[in-house]
Amino acid sequence: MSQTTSKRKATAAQAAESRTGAGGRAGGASVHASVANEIGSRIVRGDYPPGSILPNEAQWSQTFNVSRSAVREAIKMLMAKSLLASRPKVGSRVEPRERWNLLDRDVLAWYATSPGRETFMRTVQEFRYIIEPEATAFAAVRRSDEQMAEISKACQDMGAATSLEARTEADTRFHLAILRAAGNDLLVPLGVLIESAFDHLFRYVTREGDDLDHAQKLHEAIERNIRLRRPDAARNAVRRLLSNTDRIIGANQAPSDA
Amino acid sequence: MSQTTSKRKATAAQAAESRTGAGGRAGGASVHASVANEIGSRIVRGDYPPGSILPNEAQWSQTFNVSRSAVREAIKMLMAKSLLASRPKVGSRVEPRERWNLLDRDVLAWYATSPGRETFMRTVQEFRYIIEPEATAFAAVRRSDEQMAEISKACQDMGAATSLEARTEADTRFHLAILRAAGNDLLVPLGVLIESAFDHLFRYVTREGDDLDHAQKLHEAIERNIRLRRPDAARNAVRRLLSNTDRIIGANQAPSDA
DNA sequence: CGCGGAGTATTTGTCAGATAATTGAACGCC
DNA sequence: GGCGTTCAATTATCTGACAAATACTCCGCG
Repeated sequence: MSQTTSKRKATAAQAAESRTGAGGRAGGASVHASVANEIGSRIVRGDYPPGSILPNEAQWSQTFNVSRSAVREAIKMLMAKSLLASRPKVGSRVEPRERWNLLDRDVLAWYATSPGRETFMRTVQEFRYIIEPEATAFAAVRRSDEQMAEISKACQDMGAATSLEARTEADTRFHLAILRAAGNDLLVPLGVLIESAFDHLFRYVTREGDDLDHAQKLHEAIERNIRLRRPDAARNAVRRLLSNTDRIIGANQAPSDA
Repeated sequence: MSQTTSKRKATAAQAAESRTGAGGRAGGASVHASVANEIGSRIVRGDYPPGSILPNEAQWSQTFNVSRSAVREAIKMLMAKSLLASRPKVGSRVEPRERWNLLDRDVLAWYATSPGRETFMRTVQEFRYIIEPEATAFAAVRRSDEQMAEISKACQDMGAATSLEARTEADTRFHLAILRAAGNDLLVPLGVLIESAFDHLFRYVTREGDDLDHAQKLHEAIERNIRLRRPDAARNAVRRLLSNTDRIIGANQAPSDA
């Protein structure tokens, strides 16, 4: 009965098809990883709203043409992220959103590719406004010389970057280095937010040469204030940078898709 | 192996016994969950430092007297939390600390039961100082009436609480309600930090009647400033509360072990 | 008609064993 | 000495079976 696999299952079958079938790219992801990716993506996208019951393991197994073990491992990964909880006889139920671990790399990636990602990115940006000023103030006090060197290097690389990718990469590195230099281990995992924000926002923030110059100056002000160990000035500099970013995003946010 | 038959009968009991370690709670938990607990706990505790290789799946399987599938599901859960990464032939390698998802409920719990939890709790407390003032300021601006009701209710419950447990519960509820009222979805998952802090710190912070009264007044000041929609005053009130908490913890932190 | 309790069916949980895929390392060839 | 090949260890995947938990049904009883 499983012989006639209905391949119309569209996006779902892609992952499975790419391994079993002849056509797809065989590169990279393991089976359980791609299954977890697909299911997690669907949950975050809203295909299965919180409180609803997912198809059972056997059904997923058929849908993706993979063994039940692979499905189970994928589900266990999603359970570890608190996206769902399983119980015998009832199945896997999607957990309420407030239990999801939004700071998880994968969940964040799924959010970033789901509808409503514009709203989510604004949330991320606002969140940066909450943590980055204070974190930078801490960095201005507690940074080591090595950490300062990383920050300065990233800042220089930003200025010297010739491509948009290189500049974004250095920008990310700059902010991550500051988080690390703040000396609070709990801040470091929040770096994934910044990475996500830059990965999915970098198309908006530049193009204009003037904006780019101004942003560079703001970054340099932050670097300088951390270097001179001025926490208050550093905090304010970060605030200026963030509201500048917000302004540019706000101006360019009209085109919903490039 | 003729012992397979006898092992089969003893499986459940022995497994439960072997898993009843420091971090692995055996009561009621499923096998893969308790295995994940035990391994995760050991990793966070430092038994397997970042970069080192864990025993292979077969060895874990023997250690806990569980099937390899159960071990694999446990490992997949730890992979989902970025505590480790597996590759064929090499095994499961512990990821560097900066990749761990410290805001995960389980990871946090493992930290809270590991040596060095004193240090970690100070980190948590400092992190609260970074986010809660700003979050409360947002709450003062954006709260709905329902959210305000939750906050006020929790504040009242704190004052009316007769037991330490009840007071801690209301206290937690108070701070979580504020995070929710701030209107930024990314703040909500940080609530686990507050829960963790209170769960593992409530033994220090009270006892003294004077401190308790003072803390209550500080909480009421926060409630009032959110109610009256005064973000700046609310922010300052939170800072006062946090430094008061720090003061009390600092005074009582002499007994390094309960 | 309401209700409790036994039974049933469904789903996840756990186990065992086999085979494939991956890859670091040793080995031999040129 | 450099380089491709073989080898071995480990995870990855699949299959099939059975156990455990539990929501649901249904039947008997008050």
